[in-house]
Amino acid sequence: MIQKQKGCTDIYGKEAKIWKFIDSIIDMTMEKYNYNYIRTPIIEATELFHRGIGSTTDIVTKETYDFVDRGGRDITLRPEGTAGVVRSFIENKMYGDPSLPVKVYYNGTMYRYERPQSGRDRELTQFGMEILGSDDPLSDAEIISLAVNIYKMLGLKEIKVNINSLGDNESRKKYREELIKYFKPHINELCEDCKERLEKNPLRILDCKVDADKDILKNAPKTLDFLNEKSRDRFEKVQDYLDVLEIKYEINPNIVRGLDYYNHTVFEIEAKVEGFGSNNVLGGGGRYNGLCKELGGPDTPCIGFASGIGRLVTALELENVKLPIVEDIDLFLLYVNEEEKKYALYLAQELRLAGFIVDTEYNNRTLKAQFKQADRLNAKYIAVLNSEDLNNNEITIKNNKTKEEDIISLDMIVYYLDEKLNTIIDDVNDFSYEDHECDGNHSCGGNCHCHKHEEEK
RNA sequence: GCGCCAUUGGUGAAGUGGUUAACACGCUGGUUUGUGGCACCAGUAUGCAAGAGUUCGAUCCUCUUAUGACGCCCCA
Repeated sequence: MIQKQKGCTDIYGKEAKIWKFIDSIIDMTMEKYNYNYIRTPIIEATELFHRGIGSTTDIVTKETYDFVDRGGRDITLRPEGTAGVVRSFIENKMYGDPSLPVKVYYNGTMYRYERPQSGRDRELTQFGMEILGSDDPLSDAEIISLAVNIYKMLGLKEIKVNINSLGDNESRKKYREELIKYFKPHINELCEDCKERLEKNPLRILDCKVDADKDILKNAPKTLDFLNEKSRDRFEKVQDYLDVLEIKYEINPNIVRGLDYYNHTVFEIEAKVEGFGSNNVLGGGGRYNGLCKELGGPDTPCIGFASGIGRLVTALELENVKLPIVEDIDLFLLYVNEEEKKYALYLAQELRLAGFIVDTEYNNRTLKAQFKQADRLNAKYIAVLNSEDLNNNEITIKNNKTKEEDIISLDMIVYYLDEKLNTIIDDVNDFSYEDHECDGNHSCGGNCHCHKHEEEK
């Protein structure tokens, strides 16, 4: 059997509906904020990521899918979205647009060659947005609030926003030096990983799980103490604007982010629900004022955010958020003989084009089995086509929940269903997931209303 | 890249170095000449991730590979 590649996922069935719903919320919200959809290639020149993300970061040195194509070009599957967007911004001379800033969002697959684990796949889907061409703290606040609001629109409640400022490049550099100076005499008190980090990426020591409780970490110099006046004012302004937007946040000096291109505002949004693995960060972002110039474009201040959709789906599940997913169909047509089959085929088409969700039998099952099929597909109404009725220009339609039947004229079927289904929609609002059908394995813990469990009660 | 555990039918899974691999759900057919969901009866894995080895004999032991779960590094 040919299997899917390691760390990749097939998304189908109900889960696919959840993903599509999330996509629709993203599209809708982005539209309100006036961000335009941007679609850039999944393959980019390897150099883009080396120059953009930083050739010393792990994500570039050991986590990319690299290959040489038939023309001898060095290609990399994008590990994140920002570099490609900025490349496109430069290549298409969007910086010349008098209506700067350019506000864009993307939603697509990224690739990282890593060992899969909870909340981490090799192929991941991220959505994200960028504001290119504004240094106003208002854009920082807007990006953070937009991220939060998308989560809220989806129904997530247990989220936490952590923000920090790395300051401008001057502040950031100075801080890095101070941090190394501070930790060096205490190197033996640090864990093995942190000893490595000291030279490579000292900021990440602050985020270490092993050493987290040690005094040496608690007393370490904070990024915020090293901000110059301008950077500090800027950060305060961001907080000021977040307060205006009534976005709750915490200042967490340990948020440093992994990619080299960040400066000033950085932030992460984490899920606070029980049951999440160690990878509970839903999304993160920050300001990257130097990236555009680094990639050969004009010096353009930018800020962005990206979020993993897979983790988002997990968070929604763990929070038990009820999404308005349509899982039932309006009408299922049953038939036995060829004449009835043809009419089912015809009627299904007519009703589908009239706007109803209609399905019928595809495998010539017995009538009994067709009833079961209708139940499996959650048909609200069923109709057993009967040659005799059809010849009389009639059809019997049964409400599959109440079992009430009506014999109606074929000419009236659209009108009939329209009226009936509107009333059903009212019922759906009162529908509780407690009413789900038991899958037979009692995995529901007896909370359902299936026959077996009702008897037990 | 490192570590740890796992991989049995459509599904959830039990199980053993030795004839026919439990049980449940599901599915198919029948009891019921075209109106089911209940009940009863029958059927439903030539195979226990793949390959190699040990053995008289392996799904069960060993090794390799693949994949999955979780953790580390790192990160969304």
